[in-house]
Amino acid sequence: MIGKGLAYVDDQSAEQIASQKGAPGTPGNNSPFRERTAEENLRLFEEMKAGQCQEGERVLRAKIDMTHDNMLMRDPVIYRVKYVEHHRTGNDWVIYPMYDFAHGQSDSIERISHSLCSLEFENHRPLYNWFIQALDIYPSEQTEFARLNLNYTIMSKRKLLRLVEEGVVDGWDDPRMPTISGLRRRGYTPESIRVFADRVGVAKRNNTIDVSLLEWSLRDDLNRRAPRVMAVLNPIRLVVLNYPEGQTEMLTTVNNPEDEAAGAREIPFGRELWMEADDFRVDVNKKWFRLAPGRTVRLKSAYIVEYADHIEDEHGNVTEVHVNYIPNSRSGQDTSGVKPKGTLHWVAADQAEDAEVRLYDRLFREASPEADGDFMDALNPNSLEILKGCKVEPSLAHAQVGTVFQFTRLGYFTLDSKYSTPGSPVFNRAVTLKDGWKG
RNA sequence: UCCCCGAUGGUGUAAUGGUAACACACCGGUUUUUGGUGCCGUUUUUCCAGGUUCGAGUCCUGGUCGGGGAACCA
Repeated sequence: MIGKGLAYVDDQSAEQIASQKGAPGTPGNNSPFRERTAEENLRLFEEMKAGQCQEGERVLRAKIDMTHDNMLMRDPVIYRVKYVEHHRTGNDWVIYPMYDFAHGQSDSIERISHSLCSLEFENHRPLYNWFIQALDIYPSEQTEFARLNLNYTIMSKRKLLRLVEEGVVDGWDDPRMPTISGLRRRGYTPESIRVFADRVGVAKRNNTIDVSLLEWSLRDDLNRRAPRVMAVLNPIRLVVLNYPEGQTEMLTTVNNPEDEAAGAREIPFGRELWMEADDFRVDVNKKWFRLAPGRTVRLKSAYIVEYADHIEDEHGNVTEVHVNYIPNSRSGQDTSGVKPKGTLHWVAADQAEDAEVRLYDRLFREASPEADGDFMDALNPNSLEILKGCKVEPSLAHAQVGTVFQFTRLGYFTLDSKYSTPGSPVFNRAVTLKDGWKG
């Protein structure tokens, strides 16, 4: 390009070059070094390359048009000197190309026919083409499309970096991050992400996709594939008064009602169980299907139980619920004729495994965190809730990283690849189940 | 001020110039031993003004609104 008179070395400072640039609507002025001969330019460029120039002392510029309507075409910088160590060439090479100069060439070298990028590079396309023509190389073609934006989060790598650097999140793979590693740790399957991408489509206008579409994609995939298990996140005691003390029995339950091939497994039942604190309330209305004084519910895959009594601590918190079970109401062999409205999940107290469970919520309170002011101000302070002392069914002792379970009535959960250790499992909630209850 | 791009329900995405549709969301009903799933249904859409045409979301002109555009950043 220097030989063709399409590039020249400029000795001016960055400030001087900027002041000659003009403005949108106002043409720029030529550099006083613009008309150097090819020989001189070549010699000076060799000096830059040989490390004989200070940083900022000289740059190589494309000779295009300082009055061009597109600011990017006003003699953009091609190479500048930087004395930084490169991870491959070490300190041997001290001139670094600008993005616009390198972009088309890297595409061209790889014989990329269609180079796709995001909308903000539309203004760069004329320059991309100009370089390819000036260098007379394989003509890759740049086409711009809209970036996929999601509400209640941010997608910019530079902004995400701030969350990592300022310790707001656990790292790039924090399960709240909209990164591949984050989604993976969260429990998102590759299939669900592909379906999501298909549903979103591609276009050239700015968009903001509703996160609920992402969540739906995961639920849709996992509903068909995830084994169901029982886990109690906020356990309180559930005592079956009329069940013989010391007795236990094994009950059969299907692994996935959506997939017969998934088979069945056995779960232990006994007199002392754990139930979800949220599933009992003292004062209720007719919309309440769960346990309460006077109410009857089905214990999932087990028996129908009727309320008998409950115990509260000094703060009025319910710590224990007592019920009586209906012996001939056993799941699959129910001859009781009783039709309770609600079904509760539970875990046998003496055989439950302890686990930590991490509940994730959206990272930001605002649908558009960048809308007004600093996105850091829009952070959701409750995006992570850590629950300890959760009770999970015995089969979960053998859970593997990578498999996603449905905790019955709660949502989809997977073992955390970072904090989980043998003997003290940590589960991440990938997504909740859709909750139709409007209590 | 100038240049580039865009505009279809709440959110996205479709529709050789020929009946505007699909998904998510929302709301309602139904089924259900997960208030999950499934099934059925309601509501809601072509930015504006002209023009071309038998006929315009689509083509033309003008406007409005939105996004992008000054780095020795990518």
